[in-house]
Amino acid sequence: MSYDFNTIEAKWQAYWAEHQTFKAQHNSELPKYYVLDMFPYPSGAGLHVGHPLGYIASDIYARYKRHKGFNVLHPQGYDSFGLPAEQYAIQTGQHPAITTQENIARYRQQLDKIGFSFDWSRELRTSDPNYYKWTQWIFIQLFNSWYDTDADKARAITDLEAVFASQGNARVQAVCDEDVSVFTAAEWNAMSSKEQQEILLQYRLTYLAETEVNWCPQLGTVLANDEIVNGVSERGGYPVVRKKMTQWSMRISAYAERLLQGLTTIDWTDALKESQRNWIGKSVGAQVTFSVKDADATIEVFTTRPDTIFGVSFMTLAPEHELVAQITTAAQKEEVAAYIEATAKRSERERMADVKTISGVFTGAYAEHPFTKEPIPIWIGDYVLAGYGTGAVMAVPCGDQRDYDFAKHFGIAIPNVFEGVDVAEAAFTDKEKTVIANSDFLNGLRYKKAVKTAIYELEKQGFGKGKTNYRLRDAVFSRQRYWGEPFPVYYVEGMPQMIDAAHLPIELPAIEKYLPTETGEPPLGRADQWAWDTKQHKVVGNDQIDHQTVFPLELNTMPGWAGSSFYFNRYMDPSNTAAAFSKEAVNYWKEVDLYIGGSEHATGHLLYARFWQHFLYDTGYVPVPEFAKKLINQGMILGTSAIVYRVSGTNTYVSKGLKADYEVEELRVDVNMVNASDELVLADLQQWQPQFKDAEFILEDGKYIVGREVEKMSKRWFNVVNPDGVCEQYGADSLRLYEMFLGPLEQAKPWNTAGITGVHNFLKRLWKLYHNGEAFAVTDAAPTKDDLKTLHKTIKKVEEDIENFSFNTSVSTFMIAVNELTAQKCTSKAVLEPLLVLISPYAPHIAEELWSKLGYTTSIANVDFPIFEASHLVESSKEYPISFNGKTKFTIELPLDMTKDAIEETVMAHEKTQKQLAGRTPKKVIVVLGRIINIVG
RNA sequence: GCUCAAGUGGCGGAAUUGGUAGACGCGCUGGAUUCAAAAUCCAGUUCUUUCGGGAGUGUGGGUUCGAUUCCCACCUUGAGUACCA
Repeated sequence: MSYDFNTIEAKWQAYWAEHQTFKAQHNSELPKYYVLDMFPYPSGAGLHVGHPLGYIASDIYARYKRHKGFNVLHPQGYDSFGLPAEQYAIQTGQHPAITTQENIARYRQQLDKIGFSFDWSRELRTSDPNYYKWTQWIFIQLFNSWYDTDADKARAITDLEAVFASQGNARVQAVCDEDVSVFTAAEWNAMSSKEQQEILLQYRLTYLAETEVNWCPQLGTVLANDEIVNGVSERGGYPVVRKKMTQWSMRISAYAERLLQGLTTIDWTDALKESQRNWIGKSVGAQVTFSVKDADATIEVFTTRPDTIFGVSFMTLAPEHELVAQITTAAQKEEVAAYIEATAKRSERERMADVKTISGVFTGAYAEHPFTKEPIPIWIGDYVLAGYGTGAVMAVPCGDQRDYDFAKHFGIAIPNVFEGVDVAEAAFTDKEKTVIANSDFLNGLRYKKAVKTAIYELEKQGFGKGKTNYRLRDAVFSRQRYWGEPFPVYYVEGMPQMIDAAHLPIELPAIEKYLPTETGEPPLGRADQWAWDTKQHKVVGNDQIDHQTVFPLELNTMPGWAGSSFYFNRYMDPSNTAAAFSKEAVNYWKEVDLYIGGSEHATGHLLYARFWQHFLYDTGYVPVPEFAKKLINQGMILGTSAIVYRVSGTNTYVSKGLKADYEVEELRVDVNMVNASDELVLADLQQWQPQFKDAEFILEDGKYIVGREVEKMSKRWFNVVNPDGVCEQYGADSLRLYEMFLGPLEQAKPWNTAGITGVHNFLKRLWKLYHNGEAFAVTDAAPTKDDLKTLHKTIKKVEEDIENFSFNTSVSTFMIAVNELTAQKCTSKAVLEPLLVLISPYAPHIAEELWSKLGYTTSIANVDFPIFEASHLVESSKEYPISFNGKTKFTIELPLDMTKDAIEETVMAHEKTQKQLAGRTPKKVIVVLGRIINIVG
């Protein structure tokens, strides 16, 4: 009976579905383990072989943990709101829900063929109203919260209102808008409701504010910072401009410090933690106030080097700084205006590309040094960014290279405040070696002490204070899109009101066209039924809006990351209709133990999800502040494109080895027409595209050899390999093994279908090991010593490999084991049965089939992992290589239980050793852990 | 520029509390089987060699009896970030 993988795989996939083999138990005595993949966005193109890589790895781990006696939660779902379905809707008029539904069906079909152990009973979709009901609910919780800096956590907004009513806001320590005005309890109580709402909005964790946003005219929406790459949109590559709009924002900046600190408690890769740290961008220093001479104005600057404050010789403002117009003197007005105009014209991209050109202009105004009272010229320059810190810097040319270059360029003085350092050529930036000089009370102090002293003096004299700055900006949460979560928000007198959670979900209304309205409103502006009736608590027609009981609803929708920021918690209790998830469920499952996904989400999804989790932790809805204990980024699988060479101006194609003799153009052709030795099957090529039908070919050794190029898998390079085809031809088990065998999980690596024959042959040999011709041939014969040795070293290695996520090396281990057992003619059940359990996480279908042939009627999935017994590996003696001066000469066989001295004595007395030494006395004999012996003569 | 990761045969890659480098697979070469092919099986495959050996894990140093592994400097590649005061 041959290895009929298609039949076997279909059979067991049906079995697992029918018996719900992988359904996670709610009430279990077993310890829990939660393995999660980043859920996919179901695109129209379907899966290629790169997509399942992470899923296969997590599946192996999930199946392994099940063998190890854990109650495993391994769910899957779809991040199904998003731009592509909407773009498709704009083009075709088809409702995105239909497109999404079709894409999901295709994804599911493809996923099912690979034999994953997902608990599909917990499937969720972010675009399902039963799911986004809870996305809306969390939004309301955020709206009803503020961040108390004293308690260092989020608190209910009602607490804040109570404080305002009894003592005003002067003593409230909160993360809020910068320009909140101070008021007393009496003033608060005298305010109108609308005035109070306006103030509260400045404290809420999600708030409405006029912000400068990244507007993409082509996509008709705003984008978050992480959705922009090199100044153009990540999706589509369209230009992005700055624009002021009223938008919902998330006060993620409140959590900057906790998001930074939390990184130390989780087992994520250093690279990923590093990019989150960069993104949060903490810098510690001081805020210093400079007063402007002859003007009623002060300039706030942020500096990380308050120790160098006596080295200030000028100040620089960003061209966009609000004081520029006010302080510029009449004489300089024209020049300044020209400069501002010139910088505004330069796109973000140009400014980024051109970092070397020094430009700036003097305003004519002077500030006063807080300590020396000397005048300091105020310049503007585009190297100062309006968006960071205060948009102004105190320039210390001796201690900062950019300030130094600026000063040199414009002939500004460079006073030196460092002891024993020459600043004639460049700034001195080494903090460790800093000793301050020429600085009054800071003289002779080292960096750390000087910073402290400077801040102390600034605070004492009222010119500044110690301050920590973060680069992390609040996240814009509105999108001018249709296919996203609607906000549970309606407006009364222009102020946002939350719909009571009891009436959620607020479902997307039907609209005719998925484009912005003629007046530039978002697509929801086209809906006829988009008003909220506060009496009936339901969505009603816009014609009923009376601003008494019926009000207009929010027209924006939520961004793509909303639904993915808490889905891992929802999987714990996916069908709960009374809550996002029950206390009981989150207290049992707690957090994701292993999360696998791409590193491209480092500063997007993975940061926002941590933010929401910290917030939910503050409010007591979840028991842990970090949602994923361990995270692994799987590397991308790249395509190996095939290239043919067309002789210029002809329809003749020359084989790779001969192309040097011709002038050629490179053309990519479908990789599926090329065999393992890079030979192109010409008959297939002529079928593929009409232009090749009567093409001529210049062959080498009768073959057409293609060129190869490793690049991203993409339709346009014709290098996409589809998993369905691989499953059909070689089977899902071969696909799974091969994806793991390609190389380390976290590395990017090229796909080459040719190599799959190696693992496929292994599966055939595995099948043969359990059969003798047609008959199943496992016996009750006692295992030999060698068989047991093979089994136990395999158990040890595979267990170590899985624990270390080195799935590639255990495939090799299986191959060695099967080769050895075949050579040893092993038929013993005592060895072949546990071997199946080892292999089953990797190749579950063949393992189940052989398992059932052993006579078992239940799935192998719940069988215990075999126990490693070291005694099977112990030998009585070992061959030791003997080296002289580091060069191995011969080996000696010695018993294992010899002491170090006995080994030395035996080796020295050995005939060959004597010959080598030839009467000389060795300087040293080295015995290391009874392993290697070296004799230095 | 800064931060991080990595450089091993024709290719993907093994091997690190320092101990016989190149496991395993692909490809290639030869053989068996076959009318033939596919499939399968067996043997070989780092380079070099005058067949004794010699060289060899990006380059140059260092520590060590011994270094792919540890340390220093440099080169290259990839990823992230980018005038962050």
